[in-house]
This record gives sequence, C-alpha cells and structure tokens, in this order.
Amino acid sequence: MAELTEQERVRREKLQFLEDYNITPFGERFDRNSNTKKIKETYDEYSKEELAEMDTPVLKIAGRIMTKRGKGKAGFAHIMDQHGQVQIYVRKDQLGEEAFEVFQKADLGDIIGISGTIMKTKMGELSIKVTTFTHLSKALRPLPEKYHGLKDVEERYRRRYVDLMTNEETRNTFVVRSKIIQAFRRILEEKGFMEVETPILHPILGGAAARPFKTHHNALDMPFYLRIAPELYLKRLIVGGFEGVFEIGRTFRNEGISIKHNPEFTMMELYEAYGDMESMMSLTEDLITRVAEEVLGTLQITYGDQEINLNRGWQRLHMADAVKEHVGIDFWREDMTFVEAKKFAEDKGLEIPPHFTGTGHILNLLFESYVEEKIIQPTFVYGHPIEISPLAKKNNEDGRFTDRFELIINSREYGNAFSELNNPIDQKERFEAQIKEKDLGNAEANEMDHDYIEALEYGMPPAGGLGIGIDRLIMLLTDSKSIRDVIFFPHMRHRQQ
RNA sequence: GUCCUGUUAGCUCAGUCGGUAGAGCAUCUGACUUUUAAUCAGAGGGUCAGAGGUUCGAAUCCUCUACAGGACACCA
Repeated sequence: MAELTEQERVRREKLQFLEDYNITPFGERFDRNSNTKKIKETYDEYSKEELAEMDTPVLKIAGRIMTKRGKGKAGFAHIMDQHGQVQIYVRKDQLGEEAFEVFQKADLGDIIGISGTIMKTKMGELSIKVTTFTHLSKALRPLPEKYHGLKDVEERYRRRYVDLMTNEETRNTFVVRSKIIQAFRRILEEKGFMEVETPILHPILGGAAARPFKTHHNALDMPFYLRIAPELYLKRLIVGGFEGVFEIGRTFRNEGISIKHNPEFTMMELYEAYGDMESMMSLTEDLITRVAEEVLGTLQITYGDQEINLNRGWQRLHMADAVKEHVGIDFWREDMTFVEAKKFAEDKGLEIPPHFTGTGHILNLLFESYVEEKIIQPTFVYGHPIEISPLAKKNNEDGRFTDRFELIINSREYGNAFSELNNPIDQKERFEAQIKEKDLGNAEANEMDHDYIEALEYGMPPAGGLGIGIDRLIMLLTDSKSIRDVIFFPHMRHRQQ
C-alpha cells in the first residue's frame, strides 16, 4: 500500500476522534423526510421574515459536505444530495458542546444527516438551522478543489464517482442519458413494440460488419462471440410471430477506441412486421424528434459550433445521387464496371482492399470518403449497395442497390435501417458472398448462419428494421464531444503501479 | 498502429535564459454567533509520471518507457 498523504493521515486520525465520542465513523440508516430539491420548491418563494414567522416542520435531510465555513461559535456548510445543495447553519448554543465539536472536526466530503428548521440568511440564502447533527460516513480522501472541481480528464474517467460529486455538468449529462433511454422505451411501448432480450453470447458472428470479442464457455466447451448486433435473434422473433420487438442493450466491437468509439456501447434495435425502409424512415424521424422534444424541449440544437435543425421532414438522398453530385461519377450507369470504378477511386488516391470486388464497394467508399463529411442537417442516405448490405432486401427496380438507409447528422451515422431480407434463398447467397469476403481478408464479414436461414425458410413476414446508436445520439443531444462523456465508466489502460 | 501535445503538493495551476520548488483552495494551530469561492494571523505538505543521458548544476535540454488527450487509420 502506498504511503498516506498528510490529508489522508489527518482524516484517519479523526476516526479515533469520532470513536472517542461513541460515533461510528461509517454509520447507520438515517430516515429523511425531505431533500434539497423539495426544500427549495417549498420554501424559496418566502422572504426571510415570512419564514421566521411561519410554523414550519422539522426537516431531516442527509448528504455530503461540499463547503464549510467556521465562524467561531457558529458555522455554515453546504450539503449536497442527489438533487442539489442546500446551506446549513450550525450554532454551538443550539447543538451543544459535543455535537458542535463533531461539526467542527467534520471534513469536506463527509456524509452527514441533519435535522433543523428552515430559515433565510441576511443575504437571502435558504438555509437549515441545525438542531441535530449526525455524522454518517467519513471521507478518508479529500475532495477536489471546491471551485474548479475535478478537471483532469483522465481522473474524471477513471474515478467517475469523484467527477459526479464535483461536476454538475457530468451529473446532468447522465440524467439526460437516462431520460433519453426512458423516452425511447415509453414511445416504443406506446407504439405497440415489445421490449425483449436476446443472447449476448453468440456462437456465430453476424448482424453487422465488425471485429468481435471472443470468449469461451467452459461447460459447453465452446467458443462464443460477444454480440456485435442483436439483429439476427430479433428477426427470429419476427419469424416466431411477434409483430414489433425492440431491444436496448450492450453491443461489443473489438476495434479502436476513439472520441466516437467505446468497445462496448448501447444499441437500440427494433423490427416491425409488415413494414419496410419507408416506414422505418417515418419511425426514425418520429422517435428522434419526440425524444428530443421531451428531453430538451426543442428541435434546434447546438453541437459544438454546429447548429442542427431537427425539424421534421428530413432530407432523403440516394447514395448514387449523392456520389454523382459530390464526386462526379455516375453509379446509376448500367455499364459501370468494377474495373472502371476501381480505377476512378485509385486515381483519387484511395486504397482498395482485396475483398472489394463489386462496384458497390467502391460506391460506398466514395460516399464515406467525400460525401459524408458534407452532410450536416439530418439526412436519410438510402440505396446502399448490395455488397455491403448482406441482410437488406434488394431494390425492386435495380438489384445493385438495397432498400436500406443510414441517418446522417453532422457527418456522423446515427441510425441504420432497411427492408429486411426475408428470402432465405437470397439470404444464403448473401452469406456465401460474405464468406468469400472473409477469405479475401475482410475481418468484419458475416459468417454463415444456417439456423437463421432455416428460420427464414419457415417464412418471415416482410419487415422493416432499425438500429440506433444510443450513445452517439446522447452525445448529440447533450453536446458531448466524446463518447466517454456519456458512458459512466469508459475503458482505459491499466494504470502503472 | 502512426503523428502531435501533455504529466509539478490532495485539487486547480504558475515556474523566465539550465542556478536552493511557487500560488490559491484544501490540511493543521489560533481569532471570529447570518457567512457566500468567508476573512485575518501563523504552520506543515513535493520521487517535478518513471528510467537513463548531457552538464559543475536539470522540473527546464536529449533518449527510452508508462499513462492520458487530440488528429489520422478502422468502425457505429
């Protein structure tokens, strides 16, 4: 164990002081009858004089000491609970010798319970005049500086609890996170979707393009992947007869960590029997705008230095049109060949990996390289090439494209949806194409899922499906720069001892 | 994985040209019964991320290592 700092030593010595007064340093249950929010809502409207004359009840609250100012035979402190802070006013003549000494020895960070009556100070701050002071838990480490809070980014992520204690914005972000997820649940239930849970341990890789985490089950002696998407299980439920299902859950991808990527993140996926890409567009727009309205109260949002207008009626843009306009090559042309497309991309300096074998691969590459960065306002980019969409239905008029869209806002993808491929014969061929890609070195390709094909062979109704990256949406709605700011405990390397 | 930047007291930060390590908050002692980032007086607290090198002398210059932040690459 590392040596204690001076401050830690002092705080440990105070354990003995408490025990000398028969006080348990890490105490017991404390029954409260109020909290900082209720107190402000109830009493803040009254003046100092009105409060002095009112017959108010004895308030009992508990929380952490955040500031403390001694004034000789009296003192002030702010104590914080989940809802905020309130000032307490402590007088020796009210508490008595012993309890007042306990107050004087209390440190910033200690958790206490008090009872007392409401009052306002000369300066007009609502305060509780303390009649009993109960030490509840000792803090053996000092709090960060009271004015600046915890600023060190690494410390904020590694010790999120300290970040939460001292930084209001952090608390607020996670409250909003919770509200966003709640709103999704409520709206989806309202629309008749049923929340379900499907396996996180997957024997077969599928449902998205990503590198997986691998694990092993001892009793079955068999390898598993942590799911990269719940998609294929949710669609089995549609085969089974549920007509609308959704899952909000953790998904795992074994890829680089960045401002936009955490190895585990939260996805919302839903499937609607008898729907399609078009119905998913309407649903996506309705969901996100309603969530934003309910949680933020507006559809005009600011992200960084970008103004985003979420007003309904989002733009729709076919990927081939987008690339034709911004890059200047026409993938609608019937005679477009892979050789021509590849040469075009290579001339632009793009690298073409060996598993790129179709014009669709190039189209998507051009889109991601040159067009995505230009899209700021909410836009449904649709018509993704078949090569990169192994689970989406082919377009009826042009089989090179699928009925699939991605929602792009501020150059980032927030959602991915399509008319679900329900033809088992076609699906099998798509998996076979994926396996070829895997053989050519695409580490993110889907694997053959015979059981899933068998499920489709029993007949799956035409359906629309949608996935939304919840963390990124929360980033957008809370103006958070990094995904680490919306995940309580982001992953980091071990600290050297 | 590559490049750039950062790491100084519990916290927030200074530290000039290479010349004895600084401030505020916090801590400790004393004063003060309506303070507001309380004030006043005094005190204690440092492996300058770690290792090596250059130098009479390194927080400062160089190299390596660790961790972090950012950009790129990859993806959602």
